Amino acid sequence: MIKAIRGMHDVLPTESAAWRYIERTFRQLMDSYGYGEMRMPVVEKAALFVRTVGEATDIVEKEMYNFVDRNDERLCLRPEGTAGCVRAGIENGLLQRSGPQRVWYCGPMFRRERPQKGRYRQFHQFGVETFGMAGPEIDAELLLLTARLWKMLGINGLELQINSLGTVAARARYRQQLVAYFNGYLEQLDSDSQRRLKTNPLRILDSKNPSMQAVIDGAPKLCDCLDDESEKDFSRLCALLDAAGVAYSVNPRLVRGLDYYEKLVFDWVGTIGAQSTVCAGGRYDGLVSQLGGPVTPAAGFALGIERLLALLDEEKLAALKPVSDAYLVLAGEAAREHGLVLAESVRDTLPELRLRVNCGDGSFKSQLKRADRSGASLALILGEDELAEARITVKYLRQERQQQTIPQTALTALLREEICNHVQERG
RNA sequence: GUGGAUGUAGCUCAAUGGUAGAGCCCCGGCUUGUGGUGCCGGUGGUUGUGGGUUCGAGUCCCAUCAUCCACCCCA
Repeated sequence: MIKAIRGMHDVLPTESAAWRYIERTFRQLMDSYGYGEMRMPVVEKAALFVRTVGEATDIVEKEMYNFVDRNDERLCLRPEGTAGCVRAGIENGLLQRSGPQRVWYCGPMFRRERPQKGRYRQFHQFGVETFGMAGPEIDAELLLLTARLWKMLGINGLELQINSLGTVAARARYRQQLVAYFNGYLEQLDSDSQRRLKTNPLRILDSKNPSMQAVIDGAPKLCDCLDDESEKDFSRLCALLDAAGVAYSVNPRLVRGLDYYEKLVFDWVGTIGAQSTVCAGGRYDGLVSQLGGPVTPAAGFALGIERLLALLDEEKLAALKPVSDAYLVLAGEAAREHGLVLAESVRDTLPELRLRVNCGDGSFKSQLKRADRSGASLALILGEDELAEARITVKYLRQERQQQTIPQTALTALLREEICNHVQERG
């Protein structure tokens, strides 16, 4: 039997209800802040990510799904959304003299990692990118809207960590200091960190190895090397967050795996298996020009939808299971035929009604059982008796109430009264 | 990519190296046309896959695939 590719998963009808709920919430949130939706291709030129994410990063070095197209172009499945979003913005003229842009997107990303909880080879991100706004106000807006998102979804217990990496120049200076420092303690570094010293020395700072903590604690601090502008923006951002009542902690060791970040970076952390980051982002003022666009300040973040789902309250998820409103029970061949026709006319007038028709075999008893399990509040019964008189029986499955047999012509009015008038918004 | 645990019915799990089982789900009956609780019966398995050891393997060995965990990495 052919099975799904490792690390790639099917979303079943019971689970997709939660996905729809989350996606609906994203749309609501983004609408309320005035962000527009972008939809980018899943396949891009590999060079796009090599140049932006960074040649020496794990994502590019060993996790990308690369392939050569029939015309010998080197393509890949996108490992993240920001680079493609910037490429699309430049290519479509969104970043040429058109003022600030606020956009979002949602879709699958691909990284060939070893799967575990909260980490899959095809995973899904909700991403937000802003262009043309330099100040810390837009950074604060991004953090405020994520905080609002947690509130909308009923997620508690995420912690906001922020840090400033400084400008590219400041970070390069710091990197030199750091390499010099760690080179003096080479024998105390574990093998991972010795490797990182050459590839991404800032990463050594968030090593989980307890035996390295002493060396790390003695390392020069990034915040001591910050340029004036980064420092000023960072403290301004802190003041904005304070004013808005968003709690955060400054984590001087918070760094990024993607090369394009500078100045502000942030993480919303929780616990999903061994993974902690749910949502992460920052500022990437150099990326647009690096990809051939005009010099454009930019900031954004991405959020892992699978990780977000893992944080959703079980009770809340259970309440999202798809249910029908009414289930049409059909006894006898004539009723089966007439039932389909009747259901169509009901849907003509009540499109928001969720009506499931029993199709195929099933005893009367088992049809009622299916009606019950469908979650329907009403069973509509059409048998030989009803058919002969052009009537239909309505049985209340969720209330102590006598069933009634009414003319079929009165059915839509009854359904509108009993169900449609009480239906709130639903996904 | 490294180390470890696990893999039996649709689901959750049993089964000293000796005839593969239970609960839930599904179908039918008790009730000629009345669900949710009860009772009875039934369908459903190349024991992840491929080799090997053995008279005999779900069980032991090897490989492989997948899931989970810790690294690594990251959303």
